Amino acid sequence: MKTNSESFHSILNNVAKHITLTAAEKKFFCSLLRVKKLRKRQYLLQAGDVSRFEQFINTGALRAYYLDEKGHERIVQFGLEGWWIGDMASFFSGLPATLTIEAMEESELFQIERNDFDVLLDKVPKFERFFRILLSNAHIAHQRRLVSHLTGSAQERYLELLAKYPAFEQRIPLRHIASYLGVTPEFLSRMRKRLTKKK
Amino acid sequence: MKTNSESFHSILNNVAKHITLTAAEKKFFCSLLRVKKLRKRQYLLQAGDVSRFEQFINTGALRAYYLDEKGHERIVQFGLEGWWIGDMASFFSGLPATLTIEAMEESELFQIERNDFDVLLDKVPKFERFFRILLSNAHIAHQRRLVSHLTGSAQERYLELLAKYPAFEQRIPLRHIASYLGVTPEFLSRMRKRLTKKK
DNA sequence: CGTCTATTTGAATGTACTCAAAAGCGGTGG
DNA sequence: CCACCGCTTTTGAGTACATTCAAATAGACG
Repeated sequence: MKTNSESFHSILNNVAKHITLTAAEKKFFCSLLRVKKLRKRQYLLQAGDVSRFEQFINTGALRAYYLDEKGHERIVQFGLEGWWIGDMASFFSGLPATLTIEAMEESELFQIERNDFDVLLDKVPKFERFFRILLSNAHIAHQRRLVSHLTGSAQERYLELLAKYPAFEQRIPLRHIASYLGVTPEFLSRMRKRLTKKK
Repeated sequence: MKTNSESFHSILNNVAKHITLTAAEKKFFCSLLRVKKLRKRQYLLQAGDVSRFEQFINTGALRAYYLDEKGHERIVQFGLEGWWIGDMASFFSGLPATLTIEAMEESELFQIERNDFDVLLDKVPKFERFFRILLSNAHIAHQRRLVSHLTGSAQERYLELLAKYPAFEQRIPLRHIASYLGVTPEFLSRMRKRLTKKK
Protein backbone atom coordinates (compact mmCIF):
# COMPACT_ATOMS: atom_id res chain seq x y z
CA MET A 1 0.00 0.00 0.00
CA LYS A 2 2.80 2.25 0.95
CA THR A 3 5.65 3.09 -1.20
CA ASN A 4 9.23 2.75 -0.82
CA SER A 5 9.31 3.02 -4.59
CA GLU A 6 12.57 1.15 -4.87
CA SER A 7 10.87 -2.07 -3.93
CA PHE A 8 8.58 -2.03 -6.98
CA HIS A 9 11.50 -2.21 -9.32
CA SER A 10 10.86 -5.83 -10.23
CA ILE A 11 7.19 -5.41 -11.07
CA LEU A 12 7.84 -2.29 -13.15
CA ASN A 13 10.43 -4.21 -15.10
CA ASN A 14 7.92 -6.93 -15.67
CA VAL A 15 5.31 -4.50 -16.97
CA ALA A 16 7.91 -2.80 -19.15
CA LYS A 17 8.37 -6.04 -21.05
CA HIS A 18 5.05 -5.46 -22.78
CA ILE A 19 4.02 -1.83 -22.43
CA THR A 20 5.77 1.50 -21.88
CA LEU A 21 4.64 3.72 -19.03
CA THR A 22 5.29 7.36 -18.23
CA ALA A 23 6.69 8.25 -14.82
CA ALA A 24 3.25 9.39 -13.69
CA GLU A 25 1.63 6.16 -14.82
CA LYS A 26 4.26 4.14 -13.02
CA LYS A 27 3.61 6.05 -9.86
CA PHE A 28 -0.12 5.61 -10.19
CA PHE A 29 0.22 1.90 -10.85
CA CYS A 30 2.46 1.45 -7.80
CA SER A 31 0.03 3.40 -5.65
CA LEU A 32 -2.55 0.67 -6.28
CA LEU A 33 -0.29 -2.14 -5.18
CA ARG A 34 -0.16 -3.61 -1.73
CA VAL A 35 2.57 -5.76 -0.32
CA LYS A 36 1.69 -9.18 1.02
CA LYS A 37 4.09 -11.36 2.95
CA LEU A 38 3.57 -15.07 3.42
CA ARG A 39 5.27 -17.56 5.66
CA LYS A 40 6.15 -21.00 4.39
CA ARG A 41 2.98 -23.14 4.02
CA GLN A 42 0.69 -20.17 4.38
CA TYR A 43 -2.31 -20.04 2.05
CA LEU A 44 -2.70 -17.16 -0.31
CA LEU A 45 -6.05 -18.44 -1.54
CA GLN A 46 -8.25 -21.40 -0.72
CA ALA A 47 -10.59 -23.05 -3.18
CA GLY A 48 -14.11 -21.88 -2.48
CA ASP A 49 -13.15 -18.33 -1.56
CA VAL A 50 -13.38 -15.57 -4.11
CA SER A 51 -10.02 -14.36 -5.36
CA ARG A 52 -10.10 -10.60 -4.91
CA PHE A 53 -6.47 -10.11 -5.98
CA GLU A 54 -4.00 -10.87 -8.68
CA GLN A 55 -0.41 -10.99 -7.53
CA PHE A 56 3.11 -10.55 -8.71
CA ILE A 57 5.80 -12.52 -6.90
CA ASN A 58 8.65 -10.32 -5.74
CA THR A 59 10.45 -13.04 -3.81
CA GLY A 60 9.66 -16.60 -2.85
CA ALA A 61 7.96 -19.62 -4.40
CA LEU A 62 4.33 -20.71 -4.50
CA ARG A 63 2.19 -23.43 -5.98
CA ALA A 64 -1.38 -23.36 -7.24
CA TYR A 65 -3.23 -26.64 -7.10
CA TYR A 66 -6.56 -28.23 -7.56
CA LEU A 67 -7.91 -30.72 -5.03
CA ASP A 68 -9.66 -33.66 -6.66
CA GLU A 69 -12.50 -35.69 -5.10
CA LYS A 70 -10.11 -38.11 -3.44
CA GLY A 71 -8.27 -35.20 -1.85
CA HIS A 72 -5.25 -35.43 -4.13
CA GLU A 73 -3.44 -32.24 -4.95
CA ARG A 74 -2.91 -31.62 -8.65
CA ILE A 75 -0.46 -28.82 -9.21
CA VAL A 76 -1.54 -26.53 -12.00
CA GLN A 77 1.11 -23.84 -11.69
CA PHE A 78 4.27 -22.98 -9.86
CA GLY A 79 5.32 -19.41 -9.27
CA LEU A 80 8.73 -17.93 -8.56
CA GLU A 81 10.12 -14.39 -8.42
CA GLY A 82 8.99 -12.37 -11.39
CA TRP A 83 5.88 -14.41 -12.15
CA TRP A 84 2.24 -13.57 -11.74
CA ILE A 85 0.02 -15.96 -9.85
CA GLY A 86 -3.66 -16.10 -9.00
CA ASP A 87 -6.94 -17.66 -9.96
CA MET A 88 -7.77 -15.46 -12.91
CA ALA A 89 -11.06 -17.16 -13.51
CA SER A 90 -12.27 -16.25 -10.04
CA PHE A 91 -10.66 -12.82 -10.11
CA PHE A 92 -12.45 -11.83 -13.29
CA SER A 93 -15.74 -13.56 -12.73
CA GLY A 94 -16.19 -13.05 -9.00
CA LEU A 95 -17.06 -16.75 -8.68
CA PRO A 96 -15.45 -18.96 -6.03
CA ALA A 97 -11.92 -20.04 -6.82
CA THR A 98 -11.21 -23.62 -7.86
CA LEU A 99 -7.53 -23.30 -7.06
CA THR A 100 -5.73 -23.28 -3.76
CA ILE A 101 -2.51 -21.28 -3.66
CA GLU A 102 0.12 -21.85 -1.03
CA ALA A 103 3.59 -20.54 -0.33
CA MET A 104 6.33 -23.17 -0.57
CA GLU A 105 8.82 -20.69 0.87
CA GLU A 106 8.61 -17.44 2.71
CA SER A 107 7.41 -15.03 0.01
CA GLU A 108 6.72 -11.40 -0.75
CA LEU A 109 4.00 -10.49 -3.24
CA PHE A 110 2.53 -7.36 -4.75
CA GLN A 111 -1.23 -7.46 -4.99
CA ILE A 112 -3.75 -5.54 -6.96
CA GLU A 113 -7.35 -5.56 -5.82
CA ARG A 114 -10.20 -6.16 -8.22
CA ASN A 115 -11.69 -2.64 -7.95
CA ASP A 116 -8.31 -0.98 -8.29
CA PHE A 117 -7.73 -3.16 -11.30
CA ASP A 118 -10.80 -1.71 -12.99
CA VAL A 119 -9.69 1.81 -12.09
CA LEU A 120 -6.27 1.09 -13.52
CA LEU A 121 -7.64 -0.17 -16.84
CA ASP A 122 -9.89 2.82 -17.00
CA LYS A 123 -7.18 5.40 -16.36
CA VAL A 124 -4.33 3.67 -18.16
CA PRO A 125 -5.87 1.65 -20.97
CA LYS A 126 -2.45 0.35 -21.97
CA PHE A 127 -2.94 -2.11 -19.15
CA GLU A 128 -5.76 -3.75 -21.08
CA ARG A 129 -3.10 -4.89 -23.46
CA PHE A 130 -0.78 -5.92 -20.69
CA PHE A 131 -3.29 -8.12 -18.93
CA ARG A 132 -4.56 -9.56 -22.15
CA ILE A 133 -1.01 -10.65 -22.93
CA LEU A 134 -0.71 -12.12 -19.46
CA LEU A 135 -3.92 -14.09 -19.83
CA SER A 136 -3.05 -15.16 -23.30
CA ASN A 137 0.38 -16.36 -22.16
CA ALA A 138 -1.18 -18.37 -19.36
CA HIS A 139 -3.52 -19.87 -21.89
CA ILE A 140 -0.69 -20.81 -24.23
CA ALA A 141 1.28 -22.33 -21.38
CA HIS A 142 -1.63 -24.57 -20.46
CA GLN A 143 -2.13 -25.50 -24.06
CA ARG A 144 1.49 -26.54 -24.44
CA ARG A 145 1.35 -28.55 -21.28
CA LEU A 146 -1.81 -30.26 -22.40
CA VAL A 147 -0.14 -31.18 -25.68
CA SER A 148 2.85 -32.59 -23.85
CA HIS A 149 0.45 -34.85 -21.93
CA LEU A 150 -1.27 -35.91 -25.13
CA THR A 151 2.02 -36.59 -26.84
CA GLY A 152 4.72 -37.80 -24.59
CA SER A 153 5.87 -40.04 -21.76
CA ALA A 154 6.36 -38.87 -18.20
CA GLN A 155 10.09 -38.82 -18.78
CA GLU A 156 9.78 -36.51 -21.75
CA ARG A 157 7.59 -34.18 -19.70
CA TYR A 158 10.12 -34.22 -16.90
CA LEU A 159 13.02 -33.42 -19.20
CA GLU A 160 11.04 -30.62 -20.83
CA LEU A 161 10.33 -29.17 -17.42
CA LEU A 162 13.98 -29.27 -16.39
CA ALA A 163 15.07 -27.76 -19.67
CA LYS A 164 12.66 -24.89 -19.21
CA TYR A 165 13.10 -24.33 -15.49
CA PRO A 166 16.39 -25.83 -14.33
CA ALA A 167 15.94 -24.12 -10.97
CA PHE A 168 13.00 -26.35 -10.10
CA GLU A 169 15.14 -29.41 -9.53
CA GLN A 170 16.86 -28.03 -6.44
CA ARG A 171 14.18 -25.70 -5.26
CA ILE A 172 10.95 -27.66 -5.48
CA PRO A 173 10.35 -30.88 -3.53
CA LEU A 174 10.04 -34.07 -5.54
CA ARG A 175 6.47 -34.76 -4.57
CA HIS A 176 5.34 -31.41 -5.91
CA ILE A 177 7.12 -31.92 -9.18
CA ALA A 178 5.53 -35.36 -9.40
CA SER A 179 2.12 -33.82 -8.88
CA TYR A 180 2.83 -31.24 -11.57
CA LEU A 181 3.86 -33.95 -14.02
CA GLY A 182 0.92 -36.17 -13.13
CA VAL A 183 2.94 -39.14 -11.85
CA THR A 184 3.44 -40.73 -8.45
CA PRO A 185 6.40 -39.62 -6.32
CA GLU A 186 7.71 -43.17 -6.42
CA PHE A 187 7.83 -43.14 -10.17
CA LEU A 188 9.55 -39.77 -10.37
CA SER A 189 12.15 -41.03 -7.93
CA ARG A 190 12.84 -44.03 -10.19
CA MET A 191 13.01 -41.81 -13.25
CA ARG A 192 15.62 -39.62 -11.61
CA LYS A 193 17.67 -42.65 -10.70
CA ARG A 194 17.52 -43.94 -14.26
CA LEU A 195 18.51 -40.54 -15.65
CA THR A 196 21.51 -40.05 -13.38
CA LYS A 197 22.72 -43.56 -14.12
CA LYS A 198 22.69 -42.94 -17.84
CA LYS A 199 25.24 -40.16 -17.57
CA MET B 1 -19.22 -8.56 -44.92
CA LYS B 2 -22.66 -8.35 -46.24
CA THR B 3 -25.74 -8.46 -44.20
CA ASN B 4 -28.78 -10.47 -44.33
CA SER B 5 -29.13 -9.53 -40.69
CA GLU B 6 -31.26 -12.54 -39.90
CA SER B 7 -28.28 -14.81 -40.32
CA PHE B 8 -26.34 -13.20 -37.46
CA HIS B 9 -28.96 -14.23 -34.98
CA SER B 10 -26.80 -16.96 -33.47
CA ILE B 11 -23.74 -14.82 -32.89
CA LEU B 12 -25.76 -11.98 -31.38
CA ASN B 13 -27.31 -14.46 -28.99
CA ASN B 14 -23.87 -15.64 -28.07
CA VAL B 15 -22.66 -12.12 -27.36
CA ALA B 16 -25.81 -11.37 -25.38
CA LYS B 17 -24.85 -14.08 -22.92
CA HIS B 18 -22.19 -11.78 -21.49
CA ILE B 19 -22.86 -8.20 -22.53
CA THR B 20 -25.88 -6.15 -23.57
CA LEU B 21 -25.76 -4.21 -26.82
CA THR B 22 -27.93 -1.45 -28.23
CA ALA B 23 -29.46 -1.90 -31.68
CA ALA B 24 -26.84 0.41 -33.16
CA GLU B 25 -24.00 -1.51 -31.54
CA LYS B 26 -25.39 -4.77 -32.82
CA LYS B 27 -25.56 -3.37 -36.31
CA PHE B 28 -22.03 -2.06 -36.08
CA PHE B 29 -20.72 -5.35 -34.76
CA CYS B 30 -22.40 -7.30 -37.56
CA SER B 31 -21.03 -4.90 -40.15
CA LEU B 32 -17.54 -6.04 -39.17
CA LEU B 33 -18.28 -9.72 -39.65
CA ARG B 34 -17.62 -11.68 -42.77
CA VAL B 35 -19.08 -15.02 -43.65
CA LYS B 36 -16.72 -17.89 -44.40
CA LYS B 37 -17.84 -21.21 -45.80
CA LEU B 38 -15.72 -24.33 -45.63
CA ARG B 39 -16.07 -27.67 -47.31
CA LYS B 40 -15.38 -30.87 -45.42
CA ARG B 41 -11.60 -31.27 -44.82
CA GLN B 42 -10.85 -27.71 -45.81
CA TYR B 43 -8.30 -25.85 -43.69
CA LEU B 44 -9.31 -22.70 -41.88
CA LEU B 45 -5.78 -22.13 -40.61
CA GLN B 46 -2.48 -23.89 -41.00
CA ALA B 47 0.26 -23.87 -38.40
CA GLY B 48 2.93 -21.42 -39.46
CA ASP B 49 0.53 -18.89 -40.95
CA VAL B 50 -0.57 -15.90 -38.92
CA SER B 51 -4.16 -16.11 -37.76
CA ARG B 52 -5.74 -12.85 -38.88
CA PHE B 53 -9.25 -13.83 -37.74
CA GLU B 54 -11.21 -15.11 -34.83
CA GLN B 55 -14.35 -16.99 -35.75
CA PHE B 56 -17.73 -17.96 -34.51
CA ILE B 57 -19.20 -21.20 -35.80
CA ASN B 58 -22.68 -20.75 -37.20
CA THR B 59 -23.03 -24.28 -38.53
CA GLY B 60 -20.71 -27.23 -38.89
CA ALA B 61 -17.92 -28.86 -36.92
CA LEU B 62 -14.18 -28.19 -36.78
CA ARG B 63 -11.11 -29.38 -34.97
CA ALA B 64 -8.00 -27.50 -33.92
CA TYR B 65 -4.86 -29.58 -33.57
CA TYR B 66 -1.20 -29.42 -32.97
CA LEU B 67 1.21 -31.45 -35.10
CA ASP B 68 4.02 -32.98 -33.06
CA GLU B 69 7.53 -33.76 -34.37
CA LYS B 70 6.52 -37.25 -35.47
CA GLY B 71 3.65 -35.80 -37.46
CA HIS B 72 0.96 -36.93 -35.03
CA GLU B 73 -2.12 -34.79 -34.71
CA ARG B 74 -3.00 -33.80 -31.15
CA ILE B 75 -6.45 -32.33 -30.98
CA VAL B 76 -6.61 -29.34 -28.70
CA GLN B 77 -10.15 -28.23 -29.35
CA PHE B 78 -13.31 -29.20 -31.14
CA GLY B 79 -15.81 -26.62 -32.30
CA LEU B 80 -19.50 -26.98 -33.07
CA GLU B 81 -22.30 -24.50 -33.78
CA GLY B 82 -22.29 -21.67 -31.27
CA TRP B 83 -18.61 -21.96 -30.30
CA TRP B 84 -15.72 -19.68 -31.04
CA ILE B 85 -12.61 -21.14 -32.59
CA GLY B 86 -9.24 -19.79 -33.57
CA ASP B 87 -5.63 -19.53 -32.51
CA MET B 88 -5.97 -16.71 -30.03
CA ALA B 89 -2.28 -16.62 -29.31
CA SER B 90 -1.48 -15.92 -32.93
CA PHE B 91 -4.44 -13.61 -33.39
CA PHE B 92 -3.39 -11.37 -30.52
CA SER B 93 0.36 -11.52 -30.93
CA GLY B 94 0.65 -11.55 -34.71
CA LEU B 95 3.07 -14.48 -34.41
CA PRO B 96 2.71 -17.61 -36.55
CA ALA B 97 0.00 -19.99 -35.40
CA THR B 98 0.91 -23.27 -33.72
CA LEU B 99 -2.50 -24.74 -34.40
CA THR B 100 -4.02 -26.11 -37.56
CA ILE B 101 -7.77 -25.82 -37.86
CA GLU B 102 -9.78 -27.95 -40.21
CA ALA B 103 -13.45 -28.46 -40.97
CA MET B 104 -14.73 -31.95 -40.14
CA GLU B 105 -18.01 -31.13 -41.87
CA GLU B 106 -19.21 -28.49 -44.26
CA SER B 107 -19.29 -25.37 -42.08
CA GLU B 108 -20.30 -21.74 -42.02
CA LEU B 109 -18.36 -19.29 -39.86
CA PHE B 110 -18.49 -15.61 -39.01
CA GLN B 111 -15.07 -14.00 -38.93
CA ILE B 112 -13.73 -10.84 -37.45
CA GLU B 113 -10.47 -9.50 -38.74
CA ARG B 114 -7.73 -8.31 -36.41
CA ASN B 115 -7.93 -4.62 -37.38
CA ASP B 116 -11.70 -4.58 -37.17
CA PHE B 117 -11.37 -6.21 -33.80
CA ASP B 118 -9.32 -3.28 -32.54
CA VAL B 119 -11.83 -0.84 -34.00
CA LEU B 120 -14.63 -2.71 -32.30
CA LEU B 121 -12.95 -2.63 -28.90
CA ASP B 122 -12.27 1.03 -29.36
CA LYS B 123 -15.81 1.99 -30.33
CA VAL B 124 -17.67 -0.45 -28.12
CA PRO B 125 -15.50 -1.04 -25.08
CA LYS B 126 -18.01 -3.52 -23.69
CA PHE B 127 -16.40 -5.97 -26.05
CA GLU B 128 -13.21 -5.80 -24.00
CA ARG B 129 -15.17 -7.57 -21.33
CA PHE B 130 -16.71 -10.00 -23.76
CA PHE B 131 -13.43 -11.14 -25.21
CA ARG B 132 -11.76 -11.27 -21.84
CA ILE B 133 -14.49 -13.63 -20.72
CA LEU B 134 -14.00 -15.69 -23.85
CA LEU B 135 -10.25 -15.93 -23.30
CA SER B 136 -10.70 -16.63 -19.66
CA ASN B 137 -13.19 -19.41 -20.41
CA ALA B 138 -10.81 -20.98 -22.88
CA HIS B 139 -8.13 -20.81 -20.24
CA ILE B 140 -10.35 -22.47 -17.64
CA ALA B 141 -11.34 -25.19 -20.08
CA HIS B 142 -7.70 -26.04 -20.73
CA GLN B 143 -6.99 -25.98 -17.03
CA ARG B 144 -9.77 -28.45 -16.33
CA ARG B 145 -8.64 -30.72 -19.10
CA LEU B 146 -5.10 -30.60 -17.82
CA VAL B 147 -6.32 -31.55 -14.37
CA SER B 148 -8.27 -34.46 -15.78
CA HIS B 149 -5.04 -35.70 -17.37
CA LEU B 150 -3.18 -35.29 -14.11
CA THR B 151 -5.89 -37.06 -12.18
CA GLY B 152 -7.63 -39.73 -14.07
CA SER B 153 -7.53 -42.70 -16.40
CA ALA B 154 -8.36 -42.53 -20.09
CA GLN B 155 -11.73 -44.07 -19.34
CA GLU B 156 -12.61 -41.36 -16.85
CA ARG B 157 -11.63 -38.72 -19.37
CA TYR B 158 -13.76 -40.39 -22.00
CA LEU B 159 -16.79 -40.56 -19.75
CA GLU B 160 -16.33 -36.94 -18.72
CA LEU B 161 -16.22 -35.96 -22.35
CA LEU B 162 -19.39 -37.87 -23.17
CA ALA B 163 -21.15 -36.44 -20.15
CA LYS B 164 -20.28 -32.94 -21.22
CA TYR B 165 -20.77 -33.31 -24.96
CA PRO B 166 -23.01 -36.29 -25.67
CA ALA B 167 -23.27 -35.20 -29.30
CA PHE B 168 -19.62 -36.01 -29.91
CA GLU B 169 -20.13 -39.75 -29.83
CA GLN B 170 -22.19 -39.85 -33.01
CA ARG B 171 -20.79 -36.83 -34.71
CA ILE B 172 -17.04 -37.08 -34.33
CA PRO B 173 -14.99 -39.98 -35.72
CA LEU B 174 -13.37 -42.29 -33.20
CA ARG B 175 -9.82 -41.46 -34.19
CA HIS B 176 -10.37 -37.78 -33.52
CA ILE B 177 -11.85 -38.43 -30.13
CA ALA B 178 -8.89 -40.69 -29.39
CA SER B 179 -6.51 -37.91 -30.33
CA TYR B 180 -8.39 -35.48 -28.10
CA LEU B 181 -8.19 -37.90 -25.17
CA GLY B 182 -4.55 -38.66 -25.80
CA VAL B 183 -4.97 -42.40 -26.47
CA THR B 184 -4.58 -44.60 -29.52
CA PRO B 185 -7.64 -45.35 -31.66
CA GLU B 186 -7.19 -49.04 -30.86
CA PHE B 187 -7.44 -48.36 -27.18
CA LEU B 188 -10.51 -46.17 -27.47
CA SER B 189 -12.19 -48.87 -29.50
CA ARG B 190 -11.50 -51.39 -26.74
CA MET B 191 -12.75 -48.98 -24.10
CA ARG B 192 -16.02 -48.55 -25.95
CA LYS B 193 -16.45 -52.28 -26.19
CA ARG B 194 -15.84 -52.69 -22.47
CA LEU B 195 -18.31 -49.92 -21.65
CA THR B 196 -21.13 -51.26 -23.80
CA LYS B 197 -20.63 -54.76 -22.41
CA LYS B 198 -21.00 -53.50 -18.87
CA LYS B 199 -24.54 -52.29 -19.49
C1' DC C 1 18.10 -36.57 19.94
C1' DG C 2 13.61 -38.06 18.57
C1' DT C 3 9.63 -37.47 15.72
C1' DC C 4 7.52 -36.57 11.56
C1' DT C 5 7.57 -36.38 6.81
C1' DA C 6 9.81 -37.09 2.33
C1' DT C 7 12.28 -40.13 -0.55
C1' DT C 8 13.93 -44.52 -2.09
C1' DT C 9 13.58 -49.38 -3.09
C1' DG C 10 11.13 -53.80 -4.09
C1' DA C 11 7.53 -56.87 -5.91
C1' DA C 12 3.26 -57.52 -8.09
C1' DT C 13 -0.32 -55.54 -11.04
C1' DG C 14 -2.81 -52.85 -14.34
C1' DT C 15 -3.26 -49.61 -17.95
C1' DA C 16 -2.26 -48.34 -22.36
C1' DC C 17 0.82 -49.04 -26.51
C1' DT C 18 2.81 -51.39 -30.72
C1' DC C 19 2.46 -54.13 -34.62
C1' DA C 20 -0.17 -57.03 -37.49
C1' DA C 21 -4.17 -58.51 -39.57
C1' DA C 22 -9.14 -58.80 -40.36
C1' DA C 23 -13.54 -56.68 -40.90
C1' DG C 24 -16.53 -52.71 -41.98
C1' DC C 25 -17.88 -48.64 -44.64
C1' DG C 26 -18.16 -44.90 -47.94
C1' DG C 27 -17.35 -43.16 -52.17
C1' DT C 28 -16.28 -43.72 -57.16
C1' DG C 29 -16.10 -45.42 -61.68
C1' DG C 30 -17.30 -48.91 -64.83
C1' DC D 1 -26.12 -50.90 -59.37
C1' DC D 2 -22.30 -53.46 -58.31
C1' DA D 3 -17.35 -54.04 -57.51
C1' DC D 4 -13.43 -52.29 -55.87
C1' DC D 5 -10.35 -49.08 -53.46
C1' DG D 6 -8.86 -46.65 -49.60
C1' DC D 7 -9.53 -45.51 -45.09
C1' DT D 8 -11.48 -46.36 -40.37
C1' DT D 9 -12.52 -49.44 -36.85
C1' DT D 10 -12.05 -53.80 -34.54
C1' DT D 11 -9.58 -57.75 -32.73
C1' DG D 12 -5.45 -60.31 -31.12
C1' DA D 13 -0.92 -61.07 -29.03
C1' DG D 14 3.01 -59.42 -26.87
C1' DT D 15 5.26 -55.55 -24.35
C1' DA D 16 6.37 -51.24 -21.92
C1' DC D 17 5.19 -47.73 -18.91
C1' DA D 18 3.43 -46.34 -14.67
C1' DT D 19 0.79 -47.59 -10.42
C1' DT D 20 -0.10 -49.70 -5.83
C1' DC D 21 1.19 -51.26 -1.43
C1' DA D 22 4.63 -52.16 1.84
C1' DA D 23 8.82 -51.39 4.00
C1' DA D 24 13.38 -49.30 4.57
C1' DT D 25 16.17 -45.11 4.63
C1' DA D 26 17.15 -40.33 4.80
C1' DG D 27 16.21 -35.39 5.98
C1' DA D 28 14.13 -31.54 8.41
C1' DC D 29 12.81 -29.32 12.45
C1' DG D 30 11.65 -28.46 17.12
